[in-house]
Amino acid sequence: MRGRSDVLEPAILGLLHEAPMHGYELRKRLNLVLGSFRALSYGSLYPCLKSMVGRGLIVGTDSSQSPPPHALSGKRARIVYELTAEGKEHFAGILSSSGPAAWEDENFDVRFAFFAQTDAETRLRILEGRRTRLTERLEQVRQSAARTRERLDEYTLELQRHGLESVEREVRWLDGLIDNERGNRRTTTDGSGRPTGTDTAAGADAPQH
Amino acid sequence: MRGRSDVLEPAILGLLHEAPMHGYELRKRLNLVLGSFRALSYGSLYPCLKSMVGRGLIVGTDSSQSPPPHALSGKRARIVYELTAEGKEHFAGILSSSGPAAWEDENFDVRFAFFAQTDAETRLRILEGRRTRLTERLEQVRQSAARTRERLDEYTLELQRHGLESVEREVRWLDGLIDNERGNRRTTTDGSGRPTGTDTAAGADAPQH
DNA sequence: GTTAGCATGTAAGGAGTTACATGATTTT
DNA sequence: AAAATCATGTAACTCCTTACATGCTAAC
Repeated sequence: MRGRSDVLEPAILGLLHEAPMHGYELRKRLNLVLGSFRALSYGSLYPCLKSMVGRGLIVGTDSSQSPPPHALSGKRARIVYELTAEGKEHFAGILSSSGPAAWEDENFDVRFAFFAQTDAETRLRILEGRRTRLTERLEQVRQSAARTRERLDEYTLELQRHGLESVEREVRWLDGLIDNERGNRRTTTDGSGRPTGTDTAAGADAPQH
Repeated sequence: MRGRSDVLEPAILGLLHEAPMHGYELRKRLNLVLGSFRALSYGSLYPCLKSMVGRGLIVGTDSSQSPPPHALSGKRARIVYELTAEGKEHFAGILSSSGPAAWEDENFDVRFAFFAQTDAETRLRILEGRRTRLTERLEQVRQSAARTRERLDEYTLELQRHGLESVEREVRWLDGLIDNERGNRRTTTDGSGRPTGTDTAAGADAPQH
């Protein structure tokens, strides 16, 4: 009962918050926002949409009614979904939350994808929470690795090494993002070059690679 | 009915092939062999062991019977599992297979973890299959990215960029491993720089980092 | 003597997949 | 005219998780 991941629903809310869409288009966009690049199946998507309609978070408007303004629209039988007032409220609630669930593997990517609509403090808390989570894991794996080092063959070792390196790389990525967020915050709150902890001074409003 | 992933069972077979173990210990070792570093729950492990016993792949010997040689063993009530002849055969069958399933996300790590027991041709085919799989995905994502580039906010773009970079990094990792496999293959058969072709019989079977 | 870790399991349920089923539209 | 893609959905199933339940052993 406890510990719902529910990664799909927030992703749908977020995409529909940007623009109304029909299911087929949603599905294509979802793999960018969901972790990794795997495509979600319709067998998951449509039942989820149905349930969300049932709970009043979204409404599906059949596009065959009320013909759209431009003449070139022979496409029928597609249902365009959009957020209700309740759905918007619900999404806002999700965006403002920054509990531990936000920085778990399954949820982090979705939360990050909608950072543009998230306020700066929440962004920073999630990034830092994620960073802590990863370094904890790193520490844990390194300790268990130290105990069983010499008993592993070279391929298993290589796999472990590569895994550790991936996580380390992700931590460095987060470091860059965190630096950037702090830089932005300082510039927006205060014009002068006040030394707030570290000396970053990023002028642009976006993460830089 | 089609398309079983069954990543757990091969992993258990592989670990028990190295040494007999009880469930609790298996679980600790599994997260190295399974992708990422997450721990598997007992709720998955024990039913799986039970089913494997039922199918005659492994046997669980209660360690309370037949007291072990060394005197310092007061630990009771733990069931040590080991492979049966049928289990060994089944595992050998898995190891020699190199179909498309072997290089999918869920299976690749497990297959790689037991490369030390896999013959050189199969290793190479799996590594190359995985590489092709990843570059295909890369191409696909890049194309869909090109179509929706300017409509995304900077955080979504950053997420996409980071994802692409992760996959690119994985491809480079595979390139190194493939080079290594080919290098080993050539050096052991022939000292001269013969163009690979059909040189086999690897002696030193390990990747170097 | 109580907390932490070892050790084994079951029951209920969540989140997603594949396979099936249907039909319109666009491209070749 | 056929094939690919667009578009929506359902039913059965798989894999795995959480929560529950139990008891022993080591450390503090």
